[in-house]
Order: sequence, then C-alpha cells, then structure tokens
Amino acid sequence: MKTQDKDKFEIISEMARRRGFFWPSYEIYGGVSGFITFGPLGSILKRKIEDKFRNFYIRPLGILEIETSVIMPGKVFEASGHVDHFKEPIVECLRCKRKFRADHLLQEFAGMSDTETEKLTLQELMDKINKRNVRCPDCGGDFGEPQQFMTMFATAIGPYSEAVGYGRPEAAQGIFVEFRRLYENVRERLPFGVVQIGHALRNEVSPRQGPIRLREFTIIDVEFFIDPEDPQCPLLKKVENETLRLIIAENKLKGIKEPIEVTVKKALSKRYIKAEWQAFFMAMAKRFLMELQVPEDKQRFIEKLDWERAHYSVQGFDQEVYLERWGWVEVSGHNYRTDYDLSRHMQFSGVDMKVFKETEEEGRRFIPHVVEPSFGSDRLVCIALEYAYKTKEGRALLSLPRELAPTQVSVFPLVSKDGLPERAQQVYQMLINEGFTVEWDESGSIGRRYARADEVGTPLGITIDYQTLEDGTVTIRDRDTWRQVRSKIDELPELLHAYFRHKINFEDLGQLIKR
RNA sequence: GCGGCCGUAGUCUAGUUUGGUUAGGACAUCAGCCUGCCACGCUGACGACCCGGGUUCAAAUCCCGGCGGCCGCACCA
Repeated sequence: MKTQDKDKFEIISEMARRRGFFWPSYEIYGGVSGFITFGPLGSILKRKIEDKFRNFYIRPLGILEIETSVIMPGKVFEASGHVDHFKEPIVECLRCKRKFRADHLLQEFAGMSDTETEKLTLQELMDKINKRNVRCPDCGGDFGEPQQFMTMFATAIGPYSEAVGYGRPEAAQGIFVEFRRLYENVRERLPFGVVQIGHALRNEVSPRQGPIRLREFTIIDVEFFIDPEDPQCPLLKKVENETLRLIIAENKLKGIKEPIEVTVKKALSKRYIKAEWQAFFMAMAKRFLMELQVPEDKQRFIEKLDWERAHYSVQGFDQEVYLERWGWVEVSGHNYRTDYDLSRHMQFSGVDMKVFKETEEEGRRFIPHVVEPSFGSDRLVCIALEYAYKTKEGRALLSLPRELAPTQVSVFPLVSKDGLPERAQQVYQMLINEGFTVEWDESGSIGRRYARADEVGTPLGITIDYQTLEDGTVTIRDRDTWRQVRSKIDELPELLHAYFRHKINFEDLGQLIKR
C-alpha cells in the first residue's frame, strides 16, 4: 500500500509504533485486541494531556483529585446498578449464527417497551420469544437459549470464590462510595467536585478500533455535587456566550443530523440543557478540545435518547470529535446523574449520604445531585496526535501544543568535530539541570536530525555551530515554521521557561536569522 | 461469535499462482569516512517467512489446526 492510499489513522499508527507513542500489547504472543501499550513518548504525552486537563478543568474549580482501587467488591456494583445493567441478553440464530439483543428483538417485533423487557429473566425472554414467534430477522431461523453477556470483568477476591469482585467499568463509583469523607474534606460545602483519573475495564465483545475502543483504558471521571434546590452555576458568566453545536434528542428523532448552534445562555433558556452546571462543563469541554487544536466545526454534542442513556442518567450528551478514519468519535460524556448513585449506596450500605444545609428557618437534609463530565484519556491522545499531524515539504510534522510535546528541546552539534559536540554537551546538561526534557542527537546530517525531531513534535531545536565557539550564542529553530533565531546560551534558561509557559513566543527568543 | 480476505526484519514490501541456489529491495537504526542549517553521499553492520502439525528428497510457497489482524454482520452499560 502506498503512502497516499493510507488514511491518517494508518499513518499515525505506524508512526506511533515506530517512534514509541503506542502499539498493541502482547505482540510477542500475537496480541489481544483491546489492549495497548503506551511507549516512552506516548506515556509522556498522555501524562501531559492529563496534566493540562488538571490545570484547565480541575484546578480553577478547586476540584479534589483522588485515587481508588480498580477492583471493587460486588456490592458496590450491585448498588450502582451495573450488575443488573452492565450486561446484555443475547440470542443466537441457530441457522445463520447471527447474534441479537433479545430485548431489542422483543421491542421491535413484539411491541414491548424497554421498561418491560428490562425486567425479564432469561427464561422469560425465551418464553416471550417463543410465544410471540419471534424469528431471526435475517434468515427466519429459530433462536437458541438467551445468554447474558456481562461487560464487567469479574474476579474472586482472595481465596473465597463467593467474594465476588469486579474491575470497575468507570472510576465514578470510587468517588461515590467515599462521598462522606470527601464531603468532610471540603468542610461540608456544596457545590464541590471530585475527579479521578485512572484505569477502567470493560470487556467489550469485539473491540476493533485500535486505541479508540479498549478493554482497559484510562477514564477521567469528574463528579460534581450540587444542591438540587440551588442549581445555579456562578461561573456561568464565563462561558454563557460560548456557542455549542448541539444535536438535541427531538431533532435526532426527526432524523436531523445537522447540529443547531446556540450559545450556552440560549441552550439553557430553551431548556435544551437542563442543568446549568452541565452546560458549564460542556462549554469547558469544548474549550478543552480546542486547546488540543480541534476546531469548533469538528466538535459537536449529541443528546442521548431515553433508551440510549445509561441507567443512572436523566439527561446525557456525548461530546464528539471528528476523526478521519472513525468519523464522529465520543470523547466525553456529560450526564446528569441526579442523586441516583448516592441514594443507591445509602440504600445498600445503610450509611446516611444526606447532607445538612442551614436555612433561615431550620435547615434541611437532602442527598446532593451529581453532574458528571467524563473523558476518555486514550482517545484524547489519539485526537491530539491526529490534529497535530501535518506534512511540510513531504516530511511529517507533529505540531503539538508546546506544553504537550513529550520532548521540549533537542540539542544538536552542527557537526561532530572541532569541539562542537563538547560545547553542545554543556548546553544539553545545563538544560537538563534546568528541568527541561531534552533530547541529544548528533547522528546524521543536521537536516535529518531536524526532521527526526519534527516527527515527534519537539517544538525547539538548539544547534551549536562555529559561531557558538566565538560568541557563546546558539541558533534556536521553530518546528512549525523552520525559522531560526540566535540567542545567548546564558539567557536560554529564562527564555525557554518563559516560552514553555506561553509568556513569550518564538520570535521573542532571539534575533531572527535571515537566510 | 459468524463470513470473506490476510499474516515475510523496526516500517513498507518482492517472492506464494507453478514447492527447488545464500529469501531480494527500500526506508529506518548502528559504526566509520564525510559534514558549515533542513530526510546529502560513500562503505560496512544488525535484522524477517505468526505458531504447531502434516504432505514431500525438499515448504515462505501445498494441506489441517491454532493465534492474531483487516473488512462486513452482530456487539458497544
């Protein structure tokens, strides 16, 4: 296959493997789909994206970050509803071997509602299918016995097989079960938020979209607790004029695929989005993706229909970003979870999850509501790479935002002789000591080394040349424009710190060199 | 899970139809020479037939099984 026949995903995957961003895990054993390994550059990029999320989304709101376990006792997911809902009844056609959702068949061919089918046991599902004479919609064949496919990974905790544990399918439950302590930690004030960035497990039937759909992935769950009787978002002013591209449920049902473009303010006044905080987080999600260089018209929010929503959600939007290979891909979900999770844990554990709020009369006790923005970290990495990928004069270039680049600076001696490598080593060591991530490269021609650095998105290249030996200056090269400036070595630390903190731009780094 | 196609160095690939020299090339990597700002050139080196079984004097090539991938179906709380 020639390069021009490949789509962007293939080009990026190949580059990702070659240069150490990510690749399929367990390749020596043939690989298992749904698992990837982040290599040296990829893990830095992923960490920097998560750090950017912390700085952009978390810190300004004073949201707390915690870390809980991946394996959790069965009780947690019985309470959360996942044991009941995080599975699908499947029937197989005995003739053509196709598999179908048993409940969907009954809804479609027996006119039952999803609330009706949801309650049925496997035996009842089979009885209904037989009684209504539901046959394979493809070939008319008979169905075998329905089976449950559990999408959570189950395990036994310790040597007692009756102690069922599950790998968490979301990090959210780790927050809900710790609610009481967390509420104390914020000195019993609402609203407040908690975030967890960690691995989650979902045993997908057949994941086939590389890093887009994984069985083990990193989820960023923000649970924001509010008083349902005081649902105003005081920060709304900051985003009220931000426009959102929404496909609301009503239009989706009519088959309208084009989003409507409305400001946050209007989306709320028209009741497209019910909760102010949810609208705020959606606007921030849009801005965050713009920070990853995704333009507005490559983003949209789609409202989930009643039967598409997770069991805990009363209103949900998926934020989607357009990727060349996969089309519109979900990068974040925004769900209004109400008091569902806390009340369920209160019911199952017997522990009081209510909070007390003083009012003018006597005060009231209530269970907080939850607004949840939830992101897939691995997908953010893919998106950042796809939107950073450019070509210039036939060469690949990763135009990553400077704060995300895994390597900040490359240091090159122009030639490997006449004392240039020795002088360059001093610069290299100095920058390491200053805390920068620096790459040393003296292999091959200077052009080849610039090309190598461009491909992994290193924003700046510092070259030590013959003039350096005379006056202590070096050239600094910009990855995106290939322009160069000349600056004093002594001033590099200050200049580079300012540059990477976005205090100054490339042209402020020194005297522009005309060639 | 089903059907179709496929599996050769880090990457891309030739060879498989018709079994037969040392499995060829390009890019990348490394070493040396070279080097004066955008994938320079030369020399050399490293490096592969997915796994297992079978047929055969002989298997990358044919057959069977497994594993994995891609596409379609299904699945995606």
